[in-house]
Amino acid sequence: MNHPTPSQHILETVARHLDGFDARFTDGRRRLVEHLAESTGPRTPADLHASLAGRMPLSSLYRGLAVLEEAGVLSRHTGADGLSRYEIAERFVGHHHHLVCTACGEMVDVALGASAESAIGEVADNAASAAGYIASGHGLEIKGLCASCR
Amino acid sequence: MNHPTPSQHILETVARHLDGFDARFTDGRRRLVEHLAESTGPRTPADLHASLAGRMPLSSLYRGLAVLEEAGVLSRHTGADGLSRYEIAERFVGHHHHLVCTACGEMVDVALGASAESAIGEVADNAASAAGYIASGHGLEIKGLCASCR
DNA sequence: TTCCTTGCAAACGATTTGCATTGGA
DNA sequence: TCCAATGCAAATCGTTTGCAAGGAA
Repeated sequence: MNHPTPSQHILETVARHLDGFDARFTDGRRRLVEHLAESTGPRTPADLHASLAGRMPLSSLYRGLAVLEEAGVLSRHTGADGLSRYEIAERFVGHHHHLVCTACGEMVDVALGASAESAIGEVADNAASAAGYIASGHGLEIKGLCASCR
Repeated sequence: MNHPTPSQHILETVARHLDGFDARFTDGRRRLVEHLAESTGPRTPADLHASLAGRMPLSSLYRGLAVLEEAGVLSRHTGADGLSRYEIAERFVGHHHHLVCTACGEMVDVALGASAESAIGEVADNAASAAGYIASGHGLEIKGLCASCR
């Protein structure tokens, strides 16, 4: 009885999810998802390129990320440094927020307790409709200095 | 008895603030601050350039924004579209959050009630220290469709 | 065979920078 | 006079795209 690691489980779920799209789960794309599944937070294309030891050209990497984002597998954030950062979409890993280091730009995932979460969700929805927006989600970005930068 | 408009008040406060820096509050920079003070949310350099009817070269505009940011007059955000957006720093206009249209990228300011705000602040601080971060601030980004995009 | 994917190189676009000139204190 | 600010053009750099070759169904 082999218990799948969390990242194996994500890989399988993602593979199933991709069946509904005319996008293949190629080796390259699998490696991207694998790296992101093992990451503690969103990663830049450059990060991923380095992790892959340059075995994937940047253009393929960017294209793979774009396809996976379009398919709803990944979500993209843009940091204060202007760089894109990708992570596994919340549908696969659950709702969470981010801690952002104002010095190095690193982002790490943070999950909040259920009560705090529902309070924030309600506040967000109310603020949105008060302004004539149709709310579709929210994200709390907590800024600070990470352990290595402080 | 001339009551100053809110934006006039900001201009004066900013002018005083800039005295402590070796940065001049030139006409161009004043125009930038003026436009941002009258805006309902963060604006891109291109926005501002258009508002100024092209009377300021992009390089001067970017440099002005950079100087004002360094002096703590403006703060910069980066939208999902990868564009920079500037706004008057919270020290001048108070703490607030943003509503972001997922279609057109527009950002508008949102202030929350005091109780919601203190709850979020506490949650943010706790999450930060639990992760070994020294919290310095937070921002809630509420995503949705704006009135013109829905 | 069909169509998605890949890799390389070239193109893009927002932002930055070098440099000579201008202007305020 | 001194040093910051400006304007123009050229350079950067993350990201995107055209196109021909490769590969899975």
